Amino acid sequence: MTNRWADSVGGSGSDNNSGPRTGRAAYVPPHLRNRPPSADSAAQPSPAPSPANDRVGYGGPPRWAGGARPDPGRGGSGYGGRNAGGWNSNTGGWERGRDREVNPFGEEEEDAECASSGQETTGINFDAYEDIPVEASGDNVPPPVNTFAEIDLGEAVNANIRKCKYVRPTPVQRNAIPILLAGRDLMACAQTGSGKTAAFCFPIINGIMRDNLVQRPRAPRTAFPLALILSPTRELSSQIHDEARKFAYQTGVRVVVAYGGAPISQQLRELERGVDILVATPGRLVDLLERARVSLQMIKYLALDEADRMLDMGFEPQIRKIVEQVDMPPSGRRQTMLFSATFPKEIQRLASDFLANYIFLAVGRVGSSTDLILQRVEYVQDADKRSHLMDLLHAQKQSEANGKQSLTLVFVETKKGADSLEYWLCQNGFPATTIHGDRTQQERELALRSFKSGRTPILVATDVAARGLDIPHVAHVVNFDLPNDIDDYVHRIGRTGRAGKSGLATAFFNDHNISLARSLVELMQEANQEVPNWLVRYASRVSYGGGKNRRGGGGRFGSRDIRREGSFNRGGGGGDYHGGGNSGGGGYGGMSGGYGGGGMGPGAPSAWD
DNA sequence: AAAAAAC
Repeated sequence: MTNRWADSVGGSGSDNNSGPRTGRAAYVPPHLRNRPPSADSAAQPSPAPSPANDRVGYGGPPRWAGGARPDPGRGGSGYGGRNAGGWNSNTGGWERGRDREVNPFGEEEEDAECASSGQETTGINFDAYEDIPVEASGDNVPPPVNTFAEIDLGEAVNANIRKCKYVRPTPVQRNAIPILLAGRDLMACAQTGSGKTAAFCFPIINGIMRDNLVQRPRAPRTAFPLALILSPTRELSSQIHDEARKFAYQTGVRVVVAYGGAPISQQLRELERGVDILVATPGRLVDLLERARVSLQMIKYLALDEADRMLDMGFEPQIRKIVEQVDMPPSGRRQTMLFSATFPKEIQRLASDFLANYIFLAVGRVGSSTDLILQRVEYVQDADKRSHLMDLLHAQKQSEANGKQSLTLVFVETKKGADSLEYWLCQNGFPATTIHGDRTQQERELALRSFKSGRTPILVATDVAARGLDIPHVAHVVNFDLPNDIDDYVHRIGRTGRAGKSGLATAFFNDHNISLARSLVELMQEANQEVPNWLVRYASRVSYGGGKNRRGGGGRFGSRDIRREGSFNRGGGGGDYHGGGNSGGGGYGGMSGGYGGGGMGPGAPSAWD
């Protein structure tokens, strides 16, 4: 799954080259790759690509408004012999006349990715976008755009947008892209499935194309990415990589992924071949930094996906190391963007260390989770959970006339619990698989594929699968064991009801979950869900506090900007962080919506209050 | 207390 690049170049991959230098392409060190054309190469004609250099699927070199990325690095005399082969063609990037860029829209992936994103995109009710509540705060917030045409991302990226079947930007894209193109730091609160990945990838790709002559240091075995995208799980990094490759196709911007559990040698080879955007999980990146195989000194763009998770107790030290203790340029000299569906106050405080004069953006959910996810809570003792789950699955099966079981994602607390529930389900005639951190990466990826394809329509998962994973067609999320943190609940149920489709979320609640009762009730009420009376009684019984994650004030979005609260007022007039005159644009101020944008009762307080 | 993330 992560081998595509190498697959295309490994020994035999270049056999069709007829020049004297066949087989594996020579390594071009980063400092050479982005050098302006030397006199040598400038003097050479700029021929059309030779057949060996043709790229899949496209006729001509990509162009964009700012001019195509030149292909300077190969001009030096050291690489003679194939000069007629199009080294100077304007294809730029790593193709540089030696590799064919694997088409990320390839047929074999049509099912898994292309078709699904197409469906999802067209399945979205775009009219509902007008009702999506959006709030932005900070100095001089750039106004949102309404179309991709308004933001010229260049011809190559525009072609990719069309191939992805994106017709109009989603709300988070409409708001975040102008902010990021303006070079501003951003803390963005938006559900996954709302087009978050594209919202930070497009500006990064655009920026790298604009800076195409940036000179990188000399260090043959060290890669100098210009952008770093961090995410908390391997699968999410892989997913971001897959998407980013589509957005960057034929732009000359090279995207590489690095995460644990997979052989590092392959990742090292990819890095050696050059990297503009590195997508990584923290552990593997730290390893690469310690080996000095990656340097962050050229980083201009830093994106943290699921940023609140990245900054929680488990991850924070690693993230601090990466961002503050190695060689990354300090905030202010790089552009930093944080994305998540939830941003607890403490995390916002931590995150502000990484940001400079940032804009806080909160975007409600497409179509609203309120309408799309039906949330149910049932009282089930631990001992009864299995049989209760069985009842649910049986009922579901019966209601599906076509005989094809729809996808059900079952969250449990522990890895052991995941294994034993999977075993039990299989024993009882329900094809299930499981994903958790004790499985090998191969097993994890297989499980995910098997689930997505419907071969095992039940996936038992730990929180490894709670965030960010885009699995189309999940009809039902079962919280077999509830999480202790309401934000985790939000992320988990967000695996269903995505992009305009409806979904069901069932939770098994018992006395072990009392600490969650209060915030769960509040969340469900905000989302206009029917809350069982017994649960309300549990909630009221809980001693003051109801857990650390009360949703005070941030309900309809994942959060609200802590800078707007008295306790963290950085002084200045109240207008300092408000969009001010810019907020007249379409999206701002639409205060409809419960959690994520559903119908709020009349007189519901604004999130500014 | 558990999960995730390097070898």
